[in-house]
Amino acid sequence: MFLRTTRNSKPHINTLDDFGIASHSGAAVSLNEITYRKGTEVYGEKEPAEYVYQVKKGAVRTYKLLSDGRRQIGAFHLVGDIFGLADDDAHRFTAEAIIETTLRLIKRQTLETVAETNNLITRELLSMATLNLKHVEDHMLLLGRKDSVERVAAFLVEMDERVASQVMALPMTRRDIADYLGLTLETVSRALSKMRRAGLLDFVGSTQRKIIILDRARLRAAEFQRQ
Amino acid sequence: MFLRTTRNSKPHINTLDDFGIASHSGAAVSLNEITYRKGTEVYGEKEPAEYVYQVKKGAVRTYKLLSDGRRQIGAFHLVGDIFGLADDDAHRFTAEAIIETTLRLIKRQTLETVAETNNLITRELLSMATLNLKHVEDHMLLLGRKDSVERVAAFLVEMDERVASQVMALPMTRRDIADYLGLTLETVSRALSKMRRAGLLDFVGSTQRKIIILDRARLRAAEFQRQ
DNA sequence: CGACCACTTGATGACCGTCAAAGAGTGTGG
DNA sequence: CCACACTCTTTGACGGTCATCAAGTGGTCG
Repeated sequence: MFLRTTRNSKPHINTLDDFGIASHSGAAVSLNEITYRKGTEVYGEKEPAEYVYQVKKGAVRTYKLLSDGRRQIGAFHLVGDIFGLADDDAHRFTAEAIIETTLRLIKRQTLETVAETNNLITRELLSMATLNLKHVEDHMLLLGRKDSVERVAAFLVEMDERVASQVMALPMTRRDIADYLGLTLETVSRALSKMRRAGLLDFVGSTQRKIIILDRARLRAAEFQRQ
Repeated sequence: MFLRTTRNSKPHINTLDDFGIASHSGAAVSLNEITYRKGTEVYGEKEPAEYVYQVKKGAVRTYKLLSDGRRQIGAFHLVGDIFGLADDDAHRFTAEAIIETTLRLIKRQTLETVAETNNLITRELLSMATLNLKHVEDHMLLLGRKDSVERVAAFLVEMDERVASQVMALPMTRRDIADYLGLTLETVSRALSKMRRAGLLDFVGSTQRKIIILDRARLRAAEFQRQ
């Protein structure tokens, strides 16, 4: 999991040939799609990893829980992203649909059988795992050493790069963002308000969760506020 | 980097055949060793990744810096660990010898040439990257959601598993531990004192940085304090 | 339209960071 | 070998950032 392949990704990695592995091996690969309603679980932590997933529509959050309910979201998976891949045997996160979400499935078994003999596929998997690693490593710096405004700014920059449209319609709630950034939802809200007052962004329209970035340069600067 | 292969690792992964890749490919692999003095840099972030390293003696820290000096240590590499591997092109961390350290080097170029044709090696690299990923993912939960005592307990449990001797002689300073855990050195010191008063551990002998775990069960419980 | 959920904003407090001082350990040079 | 300098560590006092608790507004959907 943690595959964030839309970000700075080479197209062929982003799609893993759109799961068209059959073309390489000649094996019959069953392509399935499942639609999940808002809030439903795709798989749970420690469950055997039977499938790999690609988001066709919607958005997914993957997270770990502590026994008292504290939650750390590891990644958001948007349209095009592949996740559940780096989990060898058992899943290391729980995955949930944030909104109504359609996923493409591929049997892990199939993928592994192909990878056993096909070095190109194995290298592609390695490349995806490395990309994955980069994101988590950067996120570690954020969680360990950045203050609340820097964290929220980093989140916005990341989302801005990924959705790449004038107005960001974020699927996730303030609580999701907070659990991604290691904050509380109130702190996220305050940071957003602060940035709005500073003219970095604005909330758009009648609907919630629509944000427009007004000043990308200053937003990026806010990610590394303290000089 | 971030290769923490001594922990729960299968021996063949830990050593990658002790870098004896020549035996697979028949290629001439130059094996070099370099010794670094305490505090010296092995490589810097964003430098081209020319080599992969294995710790033969000593200990290494890998970290990222923010412009104002805030530091996040990603991993400590102890004897046997391989690091600098997941950095494709450029290193994503800076690596420094914590104490006098001897490293084995292998040219990345050689490794990649072998991996291009040898699927077994590629799979091994993938396996190491995945192991790597697991550690970072767990660390993300720690940095995002655990309090100071839980963090220090987690650190001690991790080190206890890796050094596996009665008395832990830690190579790193309180500041290193703090920068690994996203805390300050004072907070680390207070957490250790608190655990000592609670009878979980003790400081040993005249020399600093020697810790003995008195109650592993309660130490593990402290890692998930709040129930 | 009403119930519910998401969000914002304020008040308060706790945890941890900062600043400071002193003790302990280490290394070096006379 | 001891003295001195330096680093590392501990502990205390204080303050700030963010978590917690709470209330009210706004949006969504049956």
